[in-house]
Amino acid sequence: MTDTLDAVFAALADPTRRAILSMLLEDDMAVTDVAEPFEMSLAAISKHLTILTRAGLISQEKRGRVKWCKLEPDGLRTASIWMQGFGQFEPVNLDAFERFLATEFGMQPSDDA
Amino acid sequence: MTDTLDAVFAALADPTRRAILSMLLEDDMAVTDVAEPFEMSLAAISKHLTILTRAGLISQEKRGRVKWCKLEPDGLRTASIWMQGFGQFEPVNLDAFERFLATEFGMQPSDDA
DNA sequence: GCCATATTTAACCGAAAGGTTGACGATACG
DNA sequence: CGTATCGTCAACCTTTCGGTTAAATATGGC
Repeated sequence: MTDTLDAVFAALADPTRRAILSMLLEDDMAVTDVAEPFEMSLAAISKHLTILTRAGLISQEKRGRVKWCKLEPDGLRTASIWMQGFGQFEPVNLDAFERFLATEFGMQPSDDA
Repeated sequence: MTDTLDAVFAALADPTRRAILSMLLEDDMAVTDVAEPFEMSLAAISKHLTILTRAGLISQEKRGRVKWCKLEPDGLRTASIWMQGFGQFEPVNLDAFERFLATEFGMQPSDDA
């Protein structure tokens, strides 16, 4: 698991790789299309994709001569759980929680929190 | 903010640094004490602490000749928010949520979730 | 003032990261 | 079959990383 954390955090430490993940959030993409917006060789992007794959953050499937890249959000799970150990700082979840309260119980978020 | 994410994720990518953060979760510590359990020079640990400080994950305050290291859990916030964009996978928050429901509303967690 | 303790700095080293270019293997197309 | 496209591999380069040791810089105690 230490190895997993190493790989995931190292993968996330590079802005190009984070940008790739964000792109894949929209849709699955071919390697060439992933590379298109970057001012960098295709080979470099290919390496980044290998690193993301080994970290379990994406998967790649070859169909014909095109290799499709797919986001694997579950790859973040271990890292996220690890981070959770350091406190509650999840505004997105907080929002979801407030929405839950509003819809389920008709409560309004209080300002004194 | 890209720089922040770079620094935080890069800091977290090293197992020694993650171990240090876990130690500081217990209590604030002097540099020498942080270094004690590691089979590594004090200078190396000092460098790790600098990296953690620059990433905003810890703070260091010198009192007398001792420099105290303190965990800064908020330093994880930006990274955590970024990760949240990729889905909900927060078992700890889920637990907290269920406990909240149990104490506030007397609800029991349902099994059909 | 002197010595011990706490920590950083400097110089160095080998290995890994991130990029390049060019050749290669596999697949599709005409 | 011949050729263009998709993607990786290999070799190389430069910079950063993670560690070392030795010297330097506080600070505290006697």
